[in-house]
Amino acid sequence: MATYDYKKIDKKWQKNWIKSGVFEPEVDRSKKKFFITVPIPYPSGSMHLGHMYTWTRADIYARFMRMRGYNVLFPQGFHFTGGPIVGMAEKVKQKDPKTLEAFRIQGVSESDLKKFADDPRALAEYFADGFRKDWENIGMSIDWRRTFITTDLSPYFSKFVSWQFNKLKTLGLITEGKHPVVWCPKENTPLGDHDRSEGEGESPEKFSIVKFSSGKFIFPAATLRPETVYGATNMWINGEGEYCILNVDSEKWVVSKDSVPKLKSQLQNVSFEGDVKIKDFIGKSAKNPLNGRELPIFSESFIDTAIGTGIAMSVPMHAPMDFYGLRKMRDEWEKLKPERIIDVTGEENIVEDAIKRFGDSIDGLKEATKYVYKKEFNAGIMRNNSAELSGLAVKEARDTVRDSLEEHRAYSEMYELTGRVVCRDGTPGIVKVLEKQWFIRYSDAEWKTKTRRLIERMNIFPEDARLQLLNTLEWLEDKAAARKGGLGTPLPWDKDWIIEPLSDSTIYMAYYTIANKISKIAIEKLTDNVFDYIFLGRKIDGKPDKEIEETKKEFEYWYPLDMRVSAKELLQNHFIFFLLNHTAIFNEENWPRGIQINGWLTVSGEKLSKSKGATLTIKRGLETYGTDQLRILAAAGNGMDDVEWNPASISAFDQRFGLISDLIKNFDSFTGEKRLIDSYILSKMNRVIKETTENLRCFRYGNALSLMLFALTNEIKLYTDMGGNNKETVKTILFTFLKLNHPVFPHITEELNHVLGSTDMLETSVWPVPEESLSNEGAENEVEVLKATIEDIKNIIKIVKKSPEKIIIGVADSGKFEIYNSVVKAASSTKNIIEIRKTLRTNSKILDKLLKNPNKLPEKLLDERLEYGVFMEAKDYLNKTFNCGISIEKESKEEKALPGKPSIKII
RNA sequence: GCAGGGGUAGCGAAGCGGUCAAACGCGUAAGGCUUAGGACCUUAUGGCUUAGGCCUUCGAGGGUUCGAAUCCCUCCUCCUGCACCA
Repeated sequence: MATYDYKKIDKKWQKNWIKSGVFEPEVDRSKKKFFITVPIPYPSGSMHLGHMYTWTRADIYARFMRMRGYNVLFPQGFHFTGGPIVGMAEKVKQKDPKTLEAFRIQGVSESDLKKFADDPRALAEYFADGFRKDWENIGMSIDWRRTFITTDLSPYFSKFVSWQFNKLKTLGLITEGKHPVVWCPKENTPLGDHDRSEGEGESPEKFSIVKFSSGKFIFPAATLRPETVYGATNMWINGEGEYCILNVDSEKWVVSKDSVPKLKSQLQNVSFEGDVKIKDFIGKSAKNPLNGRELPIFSESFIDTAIGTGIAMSVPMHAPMDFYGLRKMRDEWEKLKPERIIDVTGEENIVEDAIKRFGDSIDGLKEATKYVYKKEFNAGIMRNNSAELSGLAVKEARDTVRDSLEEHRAYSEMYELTGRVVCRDGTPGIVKVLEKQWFIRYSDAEWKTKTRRLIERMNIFPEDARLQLLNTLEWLEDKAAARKGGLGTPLPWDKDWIIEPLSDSTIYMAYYTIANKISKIAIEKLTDNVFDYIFLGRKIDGKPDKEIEETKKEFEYWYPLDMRVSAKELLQNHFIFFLLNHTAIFNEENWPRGIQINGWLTVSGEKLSKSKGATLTIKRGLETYGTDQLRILAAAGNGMDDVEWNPASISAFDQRFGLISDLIKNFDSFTGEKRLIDSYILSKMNRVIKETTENLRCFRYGNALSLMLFALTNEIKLYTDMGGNNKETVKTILFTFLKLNHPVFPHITEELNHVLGSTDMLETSVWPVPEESLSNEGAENEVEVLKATIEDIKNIIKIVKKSPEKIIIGVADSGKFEIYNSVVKAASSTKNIIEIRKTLRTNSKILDKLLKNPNKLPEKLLDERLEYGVFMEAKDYLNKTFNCGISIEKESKEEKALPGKPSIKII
């Protein structure tokens, strides 16, 4: 497009903005401030259009707020914390071909690769640098003076994080404990989803262990349903399997050999004692710890020695496999007399019915088991034969029985994976219980309540996200906050541990406010007490230095954070931690005020990830398109919807801006007077301003775009088509158009504004305000009538299949308008035709027509004089459109004309 | 499994109790313009209909209502998160 030589225009205005200093705001108490951030990026690769999507959404808002008179701060740092950067550098060192290839695609030179191999920091810095360059090339309105990196590579930031953790600890929100993780026994590391070649999404699942004693031995039955213990009739082992004796806390446990590595990694004080011939136990018995019942031990082939302990308790009336197994042993069944202990309304023989339904193959029994478990867990009530559990819902009974078993010292726990997990190196994963882990106590009820209060009052866009945050808070548990490897800040009281990335990135937004001042404070002076003074307004020891006072001023002006913008995948992790940490640490007036959650930029329906995005980098994008052309994508989405990368939609940009620049080119040719159509378009414009502003305010960019870009240009076109020709009107419309579109398309609008003769930049101009005096509903309604009439004429011509010689349009007379408008008024309160008739108390053919269909009652007030005027004004336009004579009459003879629906006669 | 959000024309989507055959955009087709292509302009894009009309649709099935894409229930299906991972 000739009008958008983006290579030139982008650079030109980026320079001008920087020169003006608008991106580097200073503390100014006379101006309202607005502080907006996007989560800190992890620089392990090049930034792609997906990143641009989210950042652009924030940038649009920053520019929008700037024009609305706010002092806007939009800073950006880099997150070096975590494992992957180190891991990738290690892979470069080992010359892993896949990693090298990926970097080369992104344009990394051989000499840089060498640096990466020597120092992970070089890798992070390389990409952080690239990120910043990309962002400068697309004119992001970021204050780069406040950039920083995390981890102890940045001592000031590290001090800040140490302060945060000391604070949490003082508040009693840090605890030490154990934690189950999926583990690779070969590499001796936790197996995250990305480290797995199989079993993504599988997690540890807690099994209860009920200890049944048999002489000097313990038979530890692993079960997901400890509440069924009162219904147990017997024990199962697999007579063909290998078993052994394990010494657990001085008890002799009989367990399958398969379970030994698991139990060793999960329980304390476990040692191997020796093999055992399991067959010897068949026919013996073990004692139910709660009711003392002796349960016979049977062998059953479906007992899988690889699951749990290889020992199971049998509850035939509530477990299809147990039912099936014991039913085969007729005599035993009679002797043991299994009883139901759980009631589910409408289910008399739930297990038997389930087996009938799913079949008695292994798979069928498994399906039946799933069905019964789910049904009974959600709807089951314990019957009165379950001692202290009687009458409880199954959900409650599960916790109660654990307590009872604990009391009888008959309870333990183990974890089992929910499915098979295999490490990238081929080793099957196991569950390991990590001891002495440091946790942040996100489960704390009081803390949650406080945070809930915040979520309830915050500005959240879209609104759906609020409920999701509240629900996440409900189930949130303690989070392990430190680990042994990777980059980061050491835990201040236990330096062996590094604070983990999701935990050191919860309140750093506060650090932006002071990032450009804090380095002036001598690092040794930066104590927790100083941070308390700066961030919390606490008393400081001695008289604070000037540097400290200045730092404090920055924080006090810019905080709290007004808006945080991010994609939806961070909603249930980062965002919730961010909110919790703020409510714990900061004074209430400094809690965050707003968040925006967006969807993703997708390619053929798939999210752009670092690997998939390699070909859609910002750099590549800019080879073909201008910044503003790419920015239209960021404006395409509303709420959490994903937006598909579709270069074709960029043509819409070209088309609309082409139209506007043509208009500017022909600006001098507008010489006419103001007419009805002028009132119409100014009224429409007024409406567009109002609605666009509201949509932008709520991050509904898609809606804003369809108004300010599409609807407005359509109206402009209608205006000129209809012979609109007034310079003042056109000028007003053009400037409004450019201002409204500036936040989304800053470069091109700035250029066109310049071409139009403005000497001021849009970036520093004032956002348009709707003027009530311009709104003219009558004119809008009547132009709608005109449009509808044109449609009708076309329709008729199509049906008649002849080109008209003359078209006579008859506008209804004033009497009809009176009746019509009284119907409109009446219909605004009821849709009931009989009611409307009653209130009108007149009779006429017109009324009969208007009240024919309750779904098609008239709603808009109309004006006879305006209607006639609009049609008279449009005569030339109609003449051109239909290429025939046009006659506008008041009231046709046939009396067919209705207000808002003139009669049409085609000759 | 738990929590949340979706399923509307060829596609992206708007509508969230009554002017919905469905805005807006993309795509497609025909015509115009052009040496040609692109861009641009016009028109069409569920079906029927020789006068502005009618009929049928909103994942599937049921219900509430004078009236449902919109509210309720059941089912199918897709997306997101579920933590030591950034």
